[in-house]
Amino acid sequence: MPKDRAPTRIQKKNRAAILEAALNVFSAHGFRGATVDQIAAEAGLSKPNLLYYFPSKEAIHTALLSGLLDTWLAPLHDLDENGEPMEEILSYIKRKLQMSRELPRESRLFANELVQGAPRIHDALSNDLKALVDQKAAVLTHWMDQGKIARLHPHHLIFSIWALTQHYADFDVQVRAILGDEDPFEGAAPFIDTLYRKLLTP
Amino acid sequence: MPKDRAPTRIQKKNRAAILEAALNVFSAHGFRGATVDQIAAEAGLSKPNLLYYFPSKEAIHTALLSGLLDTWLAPLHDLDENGEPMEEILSYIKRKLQMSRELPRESRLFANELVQGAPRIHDALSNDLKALVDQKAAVLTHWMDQGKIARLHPHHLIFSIWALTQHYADFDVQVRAILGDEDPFEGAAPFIDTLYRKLLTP
DNA sequence: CGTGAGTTTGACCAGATGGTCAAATCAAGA
DNA sequence: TCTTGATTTGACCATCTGGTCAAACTCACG
Repeated sequence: MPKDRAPTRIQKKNRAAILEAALNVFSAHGFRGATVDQIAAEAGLSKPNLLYYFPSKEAIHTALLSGLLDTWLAPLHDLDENGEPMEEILSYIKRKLQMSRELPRESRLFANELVQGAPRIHDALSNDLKALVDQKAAVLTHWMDQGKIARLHPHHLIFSIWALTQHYADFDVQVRAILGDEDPFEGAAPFIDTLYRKLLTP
Repeated sequence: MPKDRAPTRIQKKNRAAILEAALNVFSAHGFRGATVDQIAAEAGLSKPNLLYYFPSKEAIHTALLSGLLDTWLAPLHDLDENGEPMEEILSYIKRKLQMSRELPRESRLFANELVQGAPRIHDALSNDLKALVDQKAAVLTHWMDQGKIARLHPHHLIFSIWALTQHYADFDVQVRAILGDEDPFEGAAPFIDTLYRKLLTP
């Protein structure tokens, strides 16, 4: 294990390669289904070499998840209470859908973890995530009080956005199996936009 | 392996116990994360005894999935083109949400499989499922042509219903971590109902 | 160019896991 | 009750997998 000095050029390169490979493998097979050998091979390292940079499989997984959680929640974090309500929400939705298109591995990484009861990130959910969602729910409620958007259960409104947008990344195979050649996001973007315009108009 | 005569009393009982246990274990840990020992223990059998009824872990999983696929798709199958459009759709949604509440294990079983690329049911998706969805999409389009419901992309309308309802089963931990004591379905049912009333009204 | 820290690897280990098998036990009909 | 097929099990095996370790190699820098 490298000392805790400033990371060398090689350390930076290899750590990045490992996390990139781990994202591929964990998102495609889940924690249990992923093997250290697989990750090492995909990162272009031998298994002992990989374990020189991370002490265990679990450590790689944890590093990945906590490193990506901020990225994942950034769009919600950026929802601005001083912005124009309908515009803010629609642009949040647009960003979330874009993330499903551009970062499907990240989406599936979290989906894998959540579907199996989130054994490794349960704390982050009930603390950080809950706090963020509660705060943004308050913003939504405020907008509803002002009559700027229709009155709805704010938490379920957020859940609905997550469900609708992440569905296209998490269940990509199913969506594509049904749509055939048609690009999923081509149709999804206007559909979801229309849906929330109708739903949120007071 | 039992001969292919009529199943004995014991065979019926044990097969059922195995599938029930397998549903628990596979839905909670995914295919790779589940172990035969775990399933056997939960079914009250020894591992060799379990393998007397099913030739392999894979065979149990396949039997489960194909046995449950019909159950899972029954609500969509029952969508009646001769019924009153808005009523039919809202009752389909209600049934789907009820299934998320009452059969969360089944939902997560499929979610686990789909999120990992559906390696074991890809054929069923592109054949049976696609056919069913295309057929029902045609029904929806017909209703739109008649002006009975708002014009929308029928496939994405169906996806949205799946996403919104199954979210509550698949990502149960996350939903509960955020809602705290509040019953998820208590709020979800009216929210989703309102959403589709607004969306579908022409 | 020498040296010490940083990096890489082949060989290895222990435990978990899917699966087999022959022998033992049980159940039900004649 | 006796027989025969159904059921159950303990012991066992091969493979996979996460992880270790000492030795070898490479790199940066004085």
